[in-house]
Amino acid sequence: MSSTGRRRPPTIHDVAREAGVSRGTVSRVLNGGHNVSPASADAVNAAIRRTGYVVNRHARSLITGRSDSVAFLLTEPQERFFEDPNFNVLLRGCTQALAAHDIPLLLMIAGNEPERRRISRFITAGHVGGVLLVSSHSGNPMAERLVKAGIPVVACGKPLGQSRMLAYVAADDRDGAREMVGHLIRTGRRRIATVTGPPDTPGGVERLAGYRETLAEHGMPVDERLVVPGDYSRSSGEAAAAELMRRAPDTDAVFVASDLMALGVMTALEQAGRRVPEDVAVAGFDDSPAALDSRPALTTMRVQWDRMSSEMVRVLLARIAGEEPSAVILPTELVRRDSA
Amino acid sequence: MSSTGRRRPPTIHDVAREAGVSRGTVSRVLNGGHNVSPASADAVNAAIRRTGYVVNRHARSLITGRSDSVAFLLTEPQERFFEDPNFNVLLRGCTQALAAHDIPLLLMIAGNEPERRRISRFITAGHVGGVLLVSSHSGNPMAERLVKAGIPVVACGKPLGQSRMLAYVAADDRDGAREMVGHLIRTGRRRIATVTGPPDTPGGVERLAGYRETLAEHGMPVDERLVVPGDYSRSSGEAAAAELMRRAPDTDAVFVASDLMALGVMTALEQAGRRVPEDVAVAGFDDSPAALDSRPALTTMRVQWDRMSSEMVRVLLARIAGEEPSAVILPTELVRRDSA
DNA sequence: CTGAAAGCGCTTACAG
DNA sequence: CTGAAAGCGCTTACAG
Repeated sequence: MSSTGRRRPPTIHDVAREAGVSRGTVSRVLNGGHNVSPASADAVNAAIRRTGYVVNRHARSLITGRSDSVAFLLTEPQERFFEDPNFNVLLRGCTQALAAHDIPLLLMIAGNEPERRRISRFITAGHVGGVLLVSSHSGNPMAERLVKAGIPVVACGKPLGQSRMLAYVAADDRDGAREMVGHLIRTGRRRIATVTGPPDTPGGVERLAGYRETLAEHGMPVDERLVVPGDYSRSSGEAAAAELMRRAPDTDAVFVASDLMALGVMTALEQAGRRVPEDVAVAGFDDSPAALDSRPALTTMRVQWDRMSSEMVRVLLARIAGEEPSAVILPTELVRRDSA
Repeated sequence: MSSTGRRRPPTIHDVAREAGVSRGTVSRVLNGGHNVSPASADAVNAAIRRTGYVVNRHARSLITGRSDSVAFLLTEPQERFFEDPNFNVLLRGCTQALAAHDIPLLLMIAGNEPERRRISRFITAGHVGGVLLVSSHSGNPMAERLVKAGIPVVACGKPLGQSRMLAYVAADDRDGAREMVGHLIRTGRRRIATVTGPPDTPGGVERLAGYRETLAEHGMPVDERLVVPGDYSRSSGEAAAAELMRRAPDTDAVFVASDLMALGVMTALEQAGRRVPEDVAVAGFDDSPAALDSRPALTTMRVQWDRMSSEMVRVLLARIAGEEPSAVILPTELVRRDSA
C-alpha cells in the first residue's frame, strides 16, 4: 500500500498514480463516468477504495462555483417554528434524508431584513446548492430573490402567490378540512364553528375553504359568526373559543386549523363549562405529538411530516439536477380519537 | 465604479487593482492586517467597500485546509433531543450566536455507528472548523475521535469521564439540586423522594449528589427506597411516581431531575389520589416551557439555556482561535410556582 | 511593509 | 476515450 506517512489525505493525484491514469480521468469517473472506458473506470474505483480517497469539496466548489450543501432556511420570527413540534420532525427528517446523499444541511434563520441580506449574500455566493424554504406566510421576500438568483428552492407548504415560481411540497389542506368537517356532520353536529389560521398562510386559507365548501355541499349555510381567526398559537385558540362561546353558545363542534390551537380551544371550553366531546366536538389539524397528551385525546387530521421532509429533499435534488419546479401534494388522514 | 458587467462577484484581484496594491497585501488585510501599513490598509478597506468584495470561502478553505463553519452535532438516538423543548432553544441560540460572526451552522445527527463514521470523515476532512457537541450520555465515541483529530470541540453539559479533554458549558446541576432540596426542607417537607436521570448523564449524577448532600447536611438520613431512577422521559416519571407510592406512601415531596419527568410524576400522583402540592410537593429541573402549562404550574430550577448557547459559541470560537479548553458552569435559579 | 510566485485540489475545454 | 494544461480565488513563505 502507500509507502509515505499517513498524514495528509489522498488527493486525486494519488488516485491517478495508483490507477495508472491521468488526473483528468479520475475526475471524469468522479463526475459521472462519462467518456471513460470501463477498464479505466474500474482501475480508478479500485484505486479510490485502496487509497480511501474522498473528494475535497472546497477544491471542487472553487471550480464549479457551487456547493453541494443545502440550506434549511427559516424566514420568519423563529419563535413560531421553534415552538411548533412539527418543525422538529421536519428538520430532523430533512437532515437525515440529505445525510443519505452525503449532503450537509446548513441551518439558517432569517428573522429580519439584515439577516435576510446576509443570508442572501451567502447563498448567492455559491455556498449552497439549494434551499429548503420553511415559511408559511406569503409574500416571502427571500423566495423571490433566491429564485431570481437561480438558486433551486423548494418550499414547505404552498407558497401563496408564488406557487408558479417555486417547487413545493404541501399537505392537502383543503381536502383534509373537507374530510374533517364531513366527519363532524356525519356524527350529527349541526352548529359547526371553525378557528382559522392567518389569512396569509396556506393552512389559513385552504382549511377555511374546505370548511366552507363542505358546509355548503351539505346545504348548511355558513354563519360568519362561527368563523373566528387565530394565529396558530395555543393562546389564540383559547381566545377564539371564548369569543365563540359569547357569539354562539349553541356551537356543538369546532373545526380548528391546528392542534396547538385546538388544545387552547379545549381549555377555554372546559372553563366555559362545556364537555368535550359531549357538548362540543373539537377537531384539530396536524396530528402533532401534543394531540396525544390532551384529555380527551384530540381527533385530528394527520399530516405526513416525515414524508414531507423526504419529498422536499427529493424534489430539491431533482431541481438541482436541472428538473423543472414541481408541486407535491400529500394526502392527509383522519385520526379519530376522543374529542370528536 | 466598475466598468464591466456585474456578473461575476469581485475577487481579491479586483480589490488589489482598485486599491493599487498587490493581492498579497489585500489578503493580509483580510487576515488580521499584520504587516500592513495603515495607508495600504485604508486603501484596501475602501476598495473592499467600493467593490462589494466578499471572500470566497472555498478558495480560502482550499488553502488553509479548514473551514469556518461549525457543526452542531447530535450523537444519540435523536428522539430524545427532538422531544426536548430545551433542544430547540439551544439550537436556535447557537445558530444565532454563530450568525453574528457570519459563521454557518451545519446540523449533523450521528445516531448510529455508520453515521458516526461518515460524519467523522466529513469533519476531519476539514469541512468544519469546530464542533458543538450535544450529548448528555457519557462515553461518547465521537468526542474522543474528534479531539484526537485536533478538532476544537465544546460539549453541552459536563462530559462525564472526558471533562479533562473537552471544553464544555454546563449548568450547575449539583448546586441547583442543593438549592431545590433545601427549599423543600425549608417549606416543611420531611419525606423527600427523588426521581433521578440516567446514571451516565451529568444531570443524573450531579442532581442526585446534590440531593444526598443536602439531606445529609440537614441531618436527614437518605432512605434509598425514596431514590427512584428515571430516563428523562415523561412516562418514566409516571412510572417512578407510581413505584414511589407503593414503596413509600408517606412521601411528602419529590425532587425530580427534569421537568418532563416531573409532569409524569404529577400525573401519577393525581391518579394515586394525592394532591399537589398539599399532599406531595413536586419540584422539577430545567424550567422548560411545559413547566408553565402544567396544573399546578411547576416549581423548578431554571437552567439558562439561552446563555448556554451563547457561551458554547464563545468558548468554541476561543478554542478555534487557539485557546486551551475551558469549562463554564452557569448558575441555576429557583423558580417558585405552585407545585412546591 | 510589500510584491512576485508557488501552490492548495480539483474541473474542464482542448487536442488528439 | 485520454492526457496535458489552464485556471478557479485565495494564502503564505520568500526575498527584498
